[in-house]
Amino acid sequence: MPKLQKSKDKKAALLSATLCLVNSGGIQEASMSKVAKMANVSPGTIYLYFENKQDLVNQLYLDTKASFSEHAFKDFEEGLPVKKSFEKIWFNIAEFKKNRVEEASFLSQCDNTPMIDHEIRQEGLKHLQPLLDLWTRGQEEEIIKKISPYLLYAYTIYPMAFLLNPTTKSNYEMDDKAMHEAFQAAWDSIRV
Amino acid sequence: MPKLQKSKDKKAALLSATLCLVNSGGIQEASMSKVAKMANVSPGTIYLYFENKQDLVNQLYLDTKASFSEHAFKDFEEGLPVKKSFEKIWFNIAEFKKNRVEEASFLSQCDNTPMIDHEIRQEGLKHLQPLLDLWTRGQEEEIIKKISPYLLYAYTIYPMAFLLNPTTKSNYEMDDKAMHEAFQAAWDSIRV
DNA sequence: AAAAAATGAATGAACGTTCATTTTGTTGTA
DNA sequence: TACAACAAAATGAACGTTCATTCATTTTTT
Repeated sequence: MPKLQKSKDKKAALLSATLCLVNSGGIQEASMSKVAKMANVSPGTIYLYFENKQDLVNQLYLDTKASFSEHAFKDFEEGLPVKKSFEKIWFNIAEFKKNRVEEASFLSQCDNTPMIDHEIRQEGLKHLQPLLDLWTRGQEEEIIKKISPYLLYAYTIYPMAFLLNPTTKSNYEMDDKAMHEAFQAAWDSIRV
Repeated sequence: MPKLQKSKDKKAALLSATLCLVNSGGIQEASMSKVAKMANVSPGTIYLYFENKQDLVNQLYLDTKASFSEHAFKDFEEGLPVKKSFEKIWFNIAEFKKNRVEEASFLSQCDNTPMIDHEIRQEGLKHLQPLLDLWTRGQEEEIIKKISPYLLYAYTIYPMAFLLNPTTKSNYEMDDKAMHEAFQAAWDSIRV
C-alpha cells in the first residue's frame, strides 16, 4: 500500500474517532488517549498529524463542514427557477442530516459551543455563498422577502438542526409527509 | 442575616459561577475548583449544596429553563385571539434571549450537547405546555397548519436561538425592524 | 544502512471528590 | 450581658485518576 494512502487512512481514522467520541460525550469525552485507542494508534502518533487537540478538532470541523456543503450543492444547476433550486438544496441538506447523523450532530454541537475558534467557524461559513447568491436572485425577482440572509437562514435551514438532530428530538421521526410539510413551512416563511 | 438566606445566596453564587464559566469555555472550562474560586467558596463547599458536578449542571439547567419559561408566559392572558397570544409569547421569548444573553446561550449549549442527562432534558420541556395548548386551539380554529408541534416549534421558536445567540451570529444585530420581520417569518411559516 | 514513521512510558498539571480539621452560629445557663 | 457547650457550615490539603503533550527508543519503509 502506498505510504501516502496509509498516512491519509490514519489521519481519517483519527478524525473519525474524534467525531464519534465528541458525539457520544462532548469534547470532554474525547481525550487524546481515547481518540488514539479508538483509532488503533499510539497517543504520540496523533501529534504527527495534528499540532494539538484544538487543531484536531478544528480540522474535523472544517472537514465536516466541507463535506456538508458539498452535499448541499450536489447536482446544483444554475439555470433553474429560484424555488426549484432552493428546494433542491433544502432536500440535499435534509438528506445529509438524515443519513449522516453523526456528522450533522457534531456540526450543531460545534455551532452552539465555544469548542471551535471564531476564525475557524467563520471559515466554515464561506461554502454557503451559492445559497446566498440564490436568495439574492430570488429577491431581485421579488419572489423572496427582502430581509437579511441571517433571517432567511434562520427560518429555512436552521430549523432542520432541531428536526433532524437526535440530541434534540425525542420520539419524533420525520417521515416523507413531515419532510414536505417542513419544506413548505420553510418556503412560506421567506416567500413574498 | 438569616442563615437560610445566606445558604440560598451561596447556592445561587455557585450556579451563577457555573453559568459564566460554561458560557465562556464550555463544560470543560467549568472545573469544580474554578467554579469554587469564582463563587468565593472552597471546593469542598460545593458538595454541601450539590451531589456532584453533574448534579450542579443539571440543577443549573432546570433553574434556567424554569426562569426562561416564566418569562415566556409573562402576562399571558387566556381569552385573547390565538395570533395575539402567540405574538405575546414570541416577543417574550425574544426579550429573554436579548436581555438574558448568558442564560439563553447556556440553554442552547445544553440543547445541542450531551451535557445534560436525557431525563433532566425532558423535565425541562414540561413548562412549554401552554404554548402547545395554544397551537392546538389555533389548529381547531383553522388558523394554524395541522402539523406536528415539533414542526411548529422548529419554525417559530427555534430560529430565535440562531438569531439572538452571540455564539452563532456574527456582526449581525437584530434591531426592531428585524425583530418584526422575524416574527412575520415565524407566523407565515405556520399560519394556514 | 539510512530515513521516516510510530511507539508508549514518563511528565507535570489539573481533574472531581473526600474528610479531618477549623470557623462560625446557636442555644442554654449564669 | 457574658460565656461555655454544642451543632452546623465551611475549609483546603490530600487522594487517586486522568489529562495533553513530549521524546528517547523501536519498528517500518526506502
